[in-house]
Amino acid sequence: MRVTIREVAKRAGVSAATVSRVLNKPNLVEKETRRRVQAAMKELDFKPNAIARGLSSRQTDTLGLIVPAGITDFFFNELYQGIREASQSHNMRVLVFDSENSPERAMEGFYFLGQHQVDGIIFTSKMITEDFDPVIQRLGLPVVLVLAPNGAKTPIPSFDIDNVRAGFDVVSYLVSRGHRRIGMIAGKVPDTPWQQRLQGYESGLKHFGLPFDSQAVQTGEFSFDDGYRAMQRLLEKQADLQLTAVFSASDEMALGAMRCLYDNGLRVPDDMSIVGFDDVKVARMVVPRLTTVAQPFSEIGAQSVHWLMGALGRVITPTETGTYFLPHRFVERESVRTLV
Amino acid sequence: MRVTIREVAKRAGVSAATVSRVLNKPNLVEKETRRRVQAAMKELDFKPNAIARGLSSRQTDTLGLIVPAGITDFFFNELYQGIREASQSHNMRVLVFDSENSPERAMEGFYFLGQHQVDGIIFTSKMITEDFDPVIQRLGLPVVLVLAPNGAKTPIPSFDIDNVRAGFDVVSYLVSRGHRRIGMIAGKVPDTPWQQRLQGYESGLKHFGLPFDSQAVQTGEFSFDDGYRAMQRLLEKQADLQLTAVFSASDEMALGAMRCLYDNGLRVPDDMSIVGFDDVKVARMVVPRLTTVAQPFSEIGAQSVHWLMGALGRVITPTETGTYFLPHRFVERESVRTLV
DNA sequence: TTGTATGCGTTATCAT
DNA sequence: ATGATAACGCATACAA
Repeated sequence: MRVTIREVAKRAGVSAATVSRVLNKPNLVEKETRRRVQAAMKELDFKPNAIARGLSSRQTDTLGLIVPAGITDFFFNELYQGIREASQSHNMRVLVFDSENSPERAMEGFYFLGQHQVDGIIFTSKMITEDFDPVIQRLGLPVVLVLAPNGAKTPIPSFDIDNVRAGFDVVSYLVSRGHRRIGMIAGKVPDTPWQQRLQGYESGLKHFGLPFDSQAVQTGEFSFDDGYRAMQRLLEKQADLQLTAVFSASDEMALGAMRCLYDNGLRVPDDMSIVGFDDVKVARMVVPRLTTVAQPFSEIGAQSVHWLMGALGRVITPTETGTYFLPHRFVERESVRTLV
Repeated sequence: MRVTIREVAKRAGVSAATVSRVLNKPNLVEKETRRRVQAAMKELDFKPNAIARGLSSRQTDTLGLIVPAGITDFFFNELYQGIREASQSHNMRVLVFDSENSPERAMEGFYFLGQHQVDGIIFTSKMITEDFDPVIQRLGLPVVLVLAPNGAKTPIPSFDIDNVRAGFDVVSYLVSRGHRRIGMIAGKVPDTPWQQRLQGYESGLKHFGLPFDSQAVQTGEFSFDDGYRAMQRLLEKQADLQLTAVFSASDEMALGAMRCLYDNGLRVPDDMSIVGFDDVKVARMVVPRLTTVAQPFSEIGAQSVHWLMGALGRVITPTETGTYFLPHRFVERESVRTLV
């Protein structure tokens, strides 16, 4: 059917092993022989079978990526791009598995990727719990966490930003612009980045001597609609709250909040300032452009892939576990008003 | 290392072949034997090696997907999701290849996916030319085109919407809302969906007895910034043009156009009506919500995958080549004003 | 430097 | 219904 290594060998008058060598360790074969083999490959339009190669060498040059719910999701999108590029620069493929926001599916993901003999796994989802320990152990593959804290006992490196710090920074910025009544749209689930940002928000208030009002914090899951509803609730208490700014734990929720304000006849930033989080692609496309915190997606992608390559011994790197904090960046645009 | 079919066989007191059978053709093996084997598999936590399986059976249950430039791109995103879901429902994996907008890379894509022994290929990019013929022929794999016309000579089915018709529909809608001076932001490259939409726009004008003014058509590639600039050019000629509505060949460009209007102190839809194309996720998140043409992404994904499954003989379907037109849908939102 | 032989984990063919 | 045995296409230890 398709041309194999053997036919190339015959054509070049050498053994299959030699052909394999010019493919993998070209310098082990004499110049002239190599040339002949390469010529034969070209003539026959030979393309090595990646599957056979994977079976034989037990390495597929493929990284598995477990995402929580569709790389279509606003933000995993950007992250995926970062990981893809980093992988490509290391000559690696990436195989995506969508856990559909279910821990069980996420677990299946490990099995699935294991079956497909990926060389390493990047897990990026809201949470990884102790339940995953046995699965990961048995797999025996290097795993890194991305944008998620390690809730398992297995020591796994984690690449993330300092969410607490980021939350603090947002408050700090807002205060520097004269805001003193600041609300927040956070996430429900404990132990998530959203909660950490909330934590940073609280410590920010404290640091600047501002009162914390639990009414001023509304939660949502992540979506546009959640953001809308959270803002709606904030608005209902606005008589007491007197908010001048709201910090949303995600850009998508921020967009929902902005829409809600619009529907209530309020203008951003004139009547209410908004700060988002993520710096997704559309953040700069909306009116007003969204002031937000940029996550270093490509940097995170690069680092996590690089760590994996280190663990696989394909690159020299210290492969320590623990959390690697990468710097976030505050992006000032148009959605925050400076108060007198 | 990892547990293989042989160890399961030993444990169950049968041959490896039998284990393979309960995996693939369970009804060919006696109930009791099957039970024993399954028990053994469970006890040993056996997971079949997909790579070995692929090598032996010459089918990987994987579909290759060639995208033009990052599924991060606004719109391929939605399409990818459609294809992913359809694939999943057929128990297929999908391997993505990013051609980075280069025909050469796209060609490499076929080789790459071939090397990885995918069972079929979905090509979705701006263009497929005659240059691809030999490559596709040699691969010997079923290929379908998605959202792209077939410019090659090899008969390949294509799943698309009727872009000409869609362009016509937009004009028709605008006219029904009282607009008579309608501009367009189209695509540069000939033989693309963008050009077809332009064609529909022209025939729409003609049909309703409206004059066509080449000044009223500005081109861009696809991006937000392109849309912005195109609108800028339109505005410069607005004294002559007197446009009341602009049809953009993509939502992303429409967003750029809206921003441009905003920067020029114009309001949508009060001062200018805008219609986009694609119905990307953010179309309903911006202010005003974007009126647009929805492409049936999941339907397209489903159909193209289903065709492939037919070609692979895994499902009974007539596998004819030619273009399959799927219905687009006009989505009326807030960006078009009704004129008196 | 090159060739021979064997293995990777599974499926498929042919017996029994 | 089940078992031996030979592929699948390539990589690699070992020998030469």
